[in-house]
Amino acid sequence: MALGEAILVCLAEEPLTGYDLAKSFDTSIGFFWRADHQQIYRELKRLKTNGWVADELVVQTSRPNKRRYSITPEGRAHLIAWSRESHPPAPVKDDLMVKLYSLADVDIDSVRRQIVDRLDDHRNRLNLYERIERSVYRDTPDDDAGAVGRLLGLRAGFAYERAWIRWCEDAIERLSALPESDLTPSHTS
Amino acid sequence: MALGEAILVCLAEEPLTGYDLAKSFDTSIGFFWRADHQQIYRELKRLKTNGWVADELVVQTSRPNKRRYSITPEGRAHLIAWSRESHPPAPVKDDLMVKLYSLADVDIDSVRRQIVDRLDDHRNRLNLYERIERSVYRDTPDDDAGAVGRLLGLRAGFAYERAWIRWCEDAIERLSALPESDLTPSHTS
DNA sequence: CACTATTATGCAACTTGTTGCATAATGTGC
DNA sequence: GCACATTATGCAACAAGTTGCATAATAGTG
Repeated sequence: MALGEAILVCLAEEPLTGYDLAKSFDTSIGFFWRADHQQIYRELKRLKTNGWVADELVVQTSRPNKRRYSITPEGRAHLIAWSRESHPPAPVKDDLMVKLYSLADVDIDSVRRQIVDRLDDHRNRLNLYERIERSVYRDTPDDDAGAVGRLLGLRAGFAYERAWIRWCEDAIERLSALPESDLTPSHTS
Repeated sequence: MALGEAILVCLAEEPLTGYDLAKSFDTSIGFFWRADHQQIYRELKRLKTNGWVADELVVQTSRPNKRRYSITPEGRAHLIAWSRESHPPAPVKDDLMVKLYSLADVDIDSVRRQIVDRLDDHRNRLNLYERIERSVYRDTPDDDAGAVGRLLGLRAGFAYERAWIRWCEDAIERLSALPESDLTPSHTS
C-alpha cells in the first residue's frame, strides 16, 4: 500500500489538495506510481485517521471549497521508517507477453500490430523523459540528494524505455518473418 | 482481467488441474503473469460459468481427488478474440522509485542497500533466463510461431533485466558518492 | 513420535483498484 | 445560448489481489 507513502512524499515538499495530488499523479510521481483521484481522496482519509496528515479547509467563493493537506511530524517519521523497509518489486503482469506466450493459438498479425503500437508508446515516453531531463536536470549537482534521486528515477525510465524499444523492433521483425497463421478465424461462432 | 486468459493459454496446450496451473504460474507463464492458487481456483470457476473450460473429476484413492480442466471450443474462440483486443500496459508501481523520488526526506543509505539487493535479484533472474534459453531454445526454428513467441518473451526478460542491472550499478555508485544524510533519525518519536 | 513437505482443494475477510456517476461554479468557443 | 473544459470533491458498486486459515492423505527426516 505505497499509495499512502507516495502521497506523503508529495506532501513532504508542500501542502496540497486532493486535486493537486491527482495532477501530480498524472505526471511527476505518476511515472512511478499511478493512481486516480478516487483512490487519492480515499487514501487521504486513511492517512488522516493515522495522524500522518493534517487538513485545513480553504474557503473559496468562486469555486468549491478546497481541503488542503499537509504532512505531520508523525507522517515524516513514518516516511523514514517506511523507506527503511524492503519492498519486493511489484509482480509482473503483461497481457502482451501472455499473448506471445500463446502465439500458436492466437492471431499473430494482430499481436504484431499491438507491438508496433507499443513501440510508438515507448518512443513517446522516452522523448518526454529526454525533454524533462534537458529542461529540469540540466546541471544537477551530484551532492544534492533530492536532485540526484529524481535524476536516477528519470534514468531508470530511460533504461526501461530504451530496452523495450529495442525489443519491440526485434520482435516486429521476427513476427513479420513468420509465415501467415491460417488457424485464426476472423469471426467466431 | 487477463488472469483468465493466461489460464486458457495454459489449458490450450493440455488439460491441467488447479494445482498444476499454480505450478505453471510459479515458473513459465508466471514470468509474465503472477497469480497464487486462490486466484487460480476462483478464476477457474468463473471460466467454467462462461463455458470456456470444462472440468472432469479424477478420482484418486491415495490422494485427494483432482478436478482436471480443459479448454472448450468457446474458450479457444475467446482466446483468439481477446488476442485481437489491444491492452494498455499495466500501470507502473515501484516502491523503490518512490523512495528515490523523495530521497531528500528519507534514509538514503537504506535505499542504497535496497538497490544492491535488487541488483542481485535481477542478476539471478537474468541467469535463470539464460539457462532456460540454453536448455529449451537451443535451436528454435524461426518459422514455428509457438517457439518464436516464447523465445521473444524470454528475450523481453533479458532486455528488462539487463537494463535494470546497468541502472542499479550506476545508481549504487551515485548514491555512494552522496554525502551522508544527517536528517535520518534512527528511532522515531 | 512429531515435524515438515507434497499433492490437492477451497472459504472468508480484507485491501486495492476501477468505473460510473453526481454536484457545483466559472470561463471559453462556436 | 449551449456545449465543453477546468477546478474541486466525493459516493457506490464492483473487480481483482492478498492473507490467513482449513481439510486430507502420504511419505520422509530427525
